[in-house]
Amino acid sequence: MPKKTNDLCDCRLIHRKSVEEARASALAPNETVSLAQIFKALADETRLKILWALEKREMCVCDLAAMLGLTESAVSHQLRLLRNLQLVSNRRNGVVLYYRLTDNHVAQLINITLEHLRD
Amino acid sequence: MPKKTNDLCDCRLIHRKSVEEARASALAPNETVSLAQIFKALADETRLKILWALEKREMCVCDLAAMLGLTESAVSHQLRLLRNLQLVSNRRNGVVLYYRLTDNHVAQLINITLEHLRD
DNA sequence: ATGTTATCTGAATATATGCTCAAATATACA
DNA sequence: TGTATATTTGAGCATATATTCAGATAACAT
Repeated sequence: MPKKTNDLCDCRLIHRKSVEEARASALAPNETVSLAQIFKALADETRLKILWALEKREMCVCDLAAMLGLTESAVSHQLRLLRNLQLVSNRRNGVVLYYRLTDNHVAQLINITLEHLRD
Repeated sequence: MPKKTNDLCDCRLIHRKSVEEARASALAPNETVSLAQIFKALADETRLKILWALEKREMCVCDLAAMLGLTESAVSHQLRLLRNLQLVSNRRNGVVLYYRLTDNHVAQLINITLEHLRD
């Protein structure tokens, strides 16, 4: 059992092969960043409530604010974040912007996680 | 079109019916909290790398640290978080603790999100 | 143009979080 | 017992982030 090797890093290392295999099959750096960004978007109660609501109907900013008991500014900030990640889209009707989910991936993710929680 | 109603909250309100329906079908508060906790766990690059590695093989703390180029302390802190959410489990062999994924939900979540990113 | 409404934006603040460091446990073995 | 190794833990710091507030845009009506 090697005490310390410096080939891969300066940490202790017990199972060299596992480490090498794990490194070889690791996520690409840009994939890791993108994945984290999407999960971060889902990692906030306000955004989850917004997404869950939009999964069933399109809604405008002030309706979402009313539903959540938050300012429209707060909701708008969150919608911008979700829009930048293309998780939600909108259509304009006069001064009113109607938001909806871009696709059904988000709903899938929430539903799988709800399943997981019921174990 | 009502200018302002105070029945639901003190915000403006354009589509009363949408707001009421959205409230009626909203996630339960404890569900929202739990969902956010799980997604927070996935919303960090280090934890994503750990989970992705453990999806294919069990690994001990110092191997994960070597793989990631982080201290064992940092990895241990993250593993505790994942353990508390029952996303990972471990088995002890002497002084060494081997970590693995508790079930396949996490891998599902990551794979669906990877799919989403390829659009 | 002017005013009104819906939404957006930037700055500021308060809280959450990831890592490091130092020290504490837990197990194995002499 | 005593020592060594693998892991855990708590405190502290630096960064990220959710909301609020004040003010700026955008579309429409008059």
